[in-house]
Amino acid sequence: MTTAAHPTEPLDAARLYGRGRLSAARRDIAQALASLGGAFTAEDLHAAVSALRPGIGVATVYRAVAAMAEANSLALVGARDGSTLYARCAGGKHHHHLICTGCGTVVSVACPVDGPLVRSAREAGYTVTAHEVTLYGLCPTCSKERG
Amino acid sequence: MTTAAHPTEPLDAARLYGRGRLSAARRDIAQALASLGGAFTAEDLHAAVSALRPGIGVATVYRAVAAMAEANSLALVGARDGSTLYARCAGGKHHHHLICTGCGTVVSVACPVDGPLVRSAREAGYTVTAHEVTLYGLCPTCSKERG
DNA sequence: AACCCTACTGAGAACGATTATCACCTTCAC
DNA sequence: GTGAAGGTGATAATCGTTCTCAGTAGGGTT
Repeated sequence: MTTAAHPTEPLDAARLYGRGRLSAARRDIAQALASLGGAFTAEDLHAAVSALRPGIGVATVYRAVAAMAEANSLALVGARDGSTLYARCAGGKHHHHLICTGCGTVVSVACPVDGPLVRSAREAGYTVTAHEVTLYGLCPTCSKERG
Repeated sequence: MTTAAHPTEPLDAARLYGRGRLSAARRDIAQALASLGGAFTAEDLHAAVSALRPGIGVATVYRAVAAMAEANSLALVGARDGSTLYARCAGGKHHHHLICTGCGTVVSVACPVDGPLVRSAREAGYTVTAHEVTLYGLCPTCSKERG
C-alpha cells in the first residue's frame, strides 16, 4: 500500500524544536499545534495559539515554525493562496504528502520519483538532486460526502 | 526514456497569449521570452524585456505572464527565493519538469504519479484530484562541469 | 479611412506574507 | 545564583505580486 495515515505521535515539545530552548510560548505553540488537524499556515497556527496565549506575536510563531521545520518536526507541504502550508511530519523514511482539500488532513504517500524516474534521468545524463511532490485530493470521509 | 528535451517550438506571438490582443509590448515580451533559456521569474523576464523596451512596467509583464499561463504557453515550474518560476511549455501531454540548478534549463519528464500511486491511493479510499511534481538537478553539461 | 469598444499600458499605491530590528525577558548550563 | 545565549513582542521593513486609474492603441466594423 502506498498511502498511510500520517504519523502523529504524541507531541514531545522538548524535541519539537530540536536543540532550541523550550519557552512557555513554545509550549503553548506545541499544544496549539496538536489541536490543528492537518495542513496549516503560520497564520492558522498563530490564531490557534492566540486562544491559549493572547497577544503572542506573529514573529514568535514564525520563528517557532522555522525551528520545528529545521528540527524535522514539521514539513512544508505546499502553498495555499500565497501562504506556505506546513504539517506535522516526524521525518523518518523519505515520503511525500497527500493533502485533503476538504478537511486539510495530511497522509503520507510513498515517493514515486525515487527509482525508475531517477534512473532513466541518470541514463539520459541528468543528475536529480532534489524533488518536490505534493498530491491534493479527498480523504475517504470527504470523498463520500462529495459523492 | 523518461526525460525529453523540453519543447521549444518557434514562438508564435499571436498564440502565446491565447485570445488576448497582441500589442507592441507583448510582441517584445515574446521576443525577450525567446531569449531566455529555461526557467525564469517575472523579474527575469522584465529585465530581459527592458532591454528591448525601456520603461515597460512590471505590471505589464506580470499580466502578460498571466495571459500566457492562462493560454497554456507557460507553465509554473516551481519557486526560487520566494519568486515564482515559469518556463515555456506547450502543454500537450501531461508531464512535469526537471530544472537544472546550474543553468536553468528545463526538460520534460513523464508523470510518476499517474498510475500505481493514484491507483493505490484510490484503493485506500482517497481521491487524488491534483498533484505537483518538480525535479531539480543538473543537465548533462552541468553534470560534467561539476564532476 | 474613420470610428468605437475594449483590452492593454505605465505609474504608483496597495497588499499580504514573511523577515529584520531592537530593547527587554527567560532559560539553563555552570 | 549568575551570565551568556537564545526567545519574545512590537513594529518597521522587505519584497513579490496585484490593484487602481487615467490614458493609449488594437482591430473589428462601418
